[in-house]
Amino acid sequence: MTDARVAVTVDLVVLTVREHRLCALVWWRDRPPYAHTWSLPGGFIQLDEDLPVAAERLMAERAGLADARVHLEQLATYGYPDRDPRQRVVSVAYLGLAPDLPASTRAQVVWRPVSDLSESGSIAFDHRRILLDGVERARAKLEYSPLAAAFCPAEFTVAELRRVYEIVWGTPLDPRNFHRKVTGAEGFLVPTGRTTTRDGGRPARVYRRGDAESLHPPMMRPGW
Amino acid sequence: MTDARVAVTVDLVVLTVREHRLCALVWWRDRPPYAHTWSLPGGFIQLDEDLPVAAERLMAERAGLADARVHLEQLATYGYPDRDPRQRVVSVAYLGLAPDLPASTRAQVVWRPVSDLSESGSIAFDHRRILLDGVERARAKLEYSPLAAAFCPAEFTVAELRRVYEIVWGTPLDPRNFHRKVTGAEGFLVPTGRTTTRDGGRPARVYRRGDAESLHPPMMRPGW
DNA sequence: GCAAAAGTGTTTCCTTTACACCCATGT
DNA sequence: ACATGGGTGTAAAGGAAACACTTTTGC
Repeated sequence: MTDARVAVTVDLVVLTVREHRLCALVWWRDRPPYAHTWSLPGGFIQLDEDLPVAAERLMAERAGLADARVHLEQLATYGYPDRDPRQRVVSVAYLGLAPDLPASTRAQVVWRPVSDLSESGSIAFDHRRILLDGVERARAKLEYSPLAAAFCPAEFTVAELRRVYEIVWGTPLDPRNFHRKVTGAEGFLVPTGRTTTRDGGRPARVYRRGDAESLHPPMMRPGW
Repeated sequence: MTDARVAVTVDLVVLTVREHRLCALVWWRDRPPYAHTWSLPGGFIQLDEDLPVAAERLMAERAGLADARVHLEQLATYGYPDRDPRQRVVSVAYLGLAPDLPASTRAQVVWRPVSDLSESGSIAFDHRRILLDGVERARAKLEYSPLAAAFCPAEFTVAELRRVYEIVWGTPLDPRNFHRKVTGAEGFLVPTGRTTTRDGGRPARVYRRGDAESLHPPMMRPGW
């Protein structure tokens, strides 16, 4: 039995909501392979490094987001033989959900709307597939988890949270029913006692994320 | 940047329902490391082999299940540095759901109840964690997918399908409400027109799996 | 006939949906 | 005053839970 050895990378699908669009963090490639295309930020794992640790290190080094407030979870692993023209590479993809932070100090790493990337833009390797799998995972998780709050700053209003759902799902939600649903779910939102008028109109209560791990019954995605 | 190369394996969590218990396929280790313990069947990927292809090959070679009727899907990837004492190994786990087939010609590979394995039995590497992740994935998927039928033979009755749910979830379901739910779901079950009395009582209609990919609204797991 | 399992009908409860309406602020 | 968005009330529709009851076989 010959233990074939391959290079293992971690690639990051980092999503945020900014300017009313779902955006992903992408890396501009200025040299081959796939020069002059976008790729997902990522890199090789180190020999003494666990996979989640590598994901966090690359989140800091390559994505410029050293922030603990980014939710990170394993997405899937991609390893068909010729996905990298140089050598056999098995890539473990991680999904990151972040609030709208300034991307990075480097100009090479920028937020780009997912709709631009998924339709036309030229994407390196199989990274379009990975990106779409990450987006689909994020969409599904909003249904039954409190993860939408990962797209918001630490404190937010119900309407801001609703806008996250509307943008990620690409569909409008009834503000009144949404409000009742999220404020009624045990442990989902913690009121701070303060209010804000930053969205105009009547002052909105400001909440922090609660400690609930899931949402039962789930939020319904219209038309599913 | 040194591209650290590591060994990549595929490990299989193969589940079935037999003798009224949820069982997993395990491999008896007769030599180190972890001699005289159970491990998940698995093996190294080949250099020219995609991950799902490796999973199917190992399903045939190591698990003795070359059957296309086994549902296979990627589960997760495990790679902390010292999970194998010999060398750095990154393992991509696949989840397989199979009907109650004769396990293998080799005595080394046997079905064992998950309850025995998860509580006491000595398990090699981090395979108990991987097994439990697979079981949890299977439990979750029964809620919103037609995958329970993967545990049944090609043709089955509503009561046989219900027993799968009851055993995997470990909770009784109301036969009448279950019947209404699965027969009412579009594309979930296809009647064969035949009946059977193999379970006693009034003859039960025999069904095949339909082509629906999901179940909306999902089956409710009692007490969740 | 009787036991056993399949399958149907019905009632109650809970959640979602849709929308009328009121509330509290900035201008 | 009025526009704007926050938040509550309520009635209708739909599905789940609970369970009485009928159907069809084997013995």
